[in-house]
Amino acid sequence: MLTIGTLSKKTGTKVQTIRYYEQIGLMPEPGRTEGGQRRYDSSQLDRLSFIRHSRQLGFSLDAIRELLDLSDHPNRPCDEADAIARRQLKQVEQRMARLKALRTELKRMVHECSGGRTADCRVLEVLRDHSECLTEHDEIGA
Amino acid sequence: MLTIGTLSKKTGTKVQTIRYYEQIGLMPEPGRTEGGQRRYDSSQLDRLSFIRHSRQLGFSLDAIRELLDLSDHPNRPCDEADAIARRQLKQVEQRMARLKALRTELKRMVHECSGGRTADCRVLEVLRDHSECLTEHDEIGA
DNA sequence: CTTGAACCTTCAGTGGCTAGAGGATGTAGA
DNA sequence: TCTACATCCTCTAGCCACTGAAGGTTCAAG
Repeated sequence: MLTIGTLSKKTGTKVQTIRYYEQIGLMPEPGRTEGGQRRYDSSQLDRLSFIRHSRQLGFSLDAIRELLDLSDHPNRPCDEADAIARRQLKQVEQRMARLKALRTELKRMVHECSGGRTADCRVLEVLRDHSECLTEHDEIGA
Repeated sequence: MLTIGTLSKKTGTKVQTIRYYEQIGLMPEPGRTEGGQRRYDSSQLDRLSFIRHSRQLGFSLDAIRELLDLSDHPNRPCDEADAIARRQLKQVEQRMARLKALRTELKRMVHECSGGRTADCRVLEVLRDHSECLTEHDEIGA
């Protein structure tokens, strides 16, 4: 029987986050001691590890909910899990493309700044006038 | 004199977002009509364009506040603006590196899934067991 | 039996918006 | 001048995925 603190250490998840996952129904309600403290077993540890690992790979909690559900039904076809992962991959690739454009622009800004007064600062100049940008970039909401 | 809607269209910023920027002190309080509607001039349009462009380049509102402040003082040395941009560039590079690791892992997962039952799904298997990952990845909080 | 680390609940806050309710204003056409 | 209606106003609440703190209780070691 594991305390929430032990689970926290084993998975690198903050205690509050574990309670939060329980609150939103991602983790099941665990057993309790007489005094009301949570006690977990190893299946719950596995589940939390799955969640954490998925989060590290950038899956949303909603996607993780679906993945967990699929994981709980071993006889269903796995197309869906596959689709979720593909979707995630696509998102990652889109974000990378955007970041690449940003990097180009930022590099150029920094490179061109010669260190005088703010009045002549290329960084600020570029920010003032989008038309100075060579690439399209649209980071907002990424 | 521009209405908030015109400003919205010209900068691609939602009306509510403009009001939000005013509320947090990023945009100045504009003049008002007798009836209480906001009216902007071209300097405010410039300021909003600056903000939007900076957001597109991924700067936080706090960073933008600093940049705007620097922009308002043309005689100060521009080291600070430079430093802010460099910091942002560094962040972008770090995020790219993380995303690259994620992409590798996701690609491998998707590639190895042969489309059977969820019980044998490589996607789910990898999520279950971090030790199957070849690269370090730590997307959370990125 | 005492100490104190770890646990409990509840509430509020983060960033950067976004949505909706319910009502007021401004402007173009009849 | 009247009317229609697009646009404006304020205010409140919600999104995601947590994180922190207040104030109190429980558990295990010594």
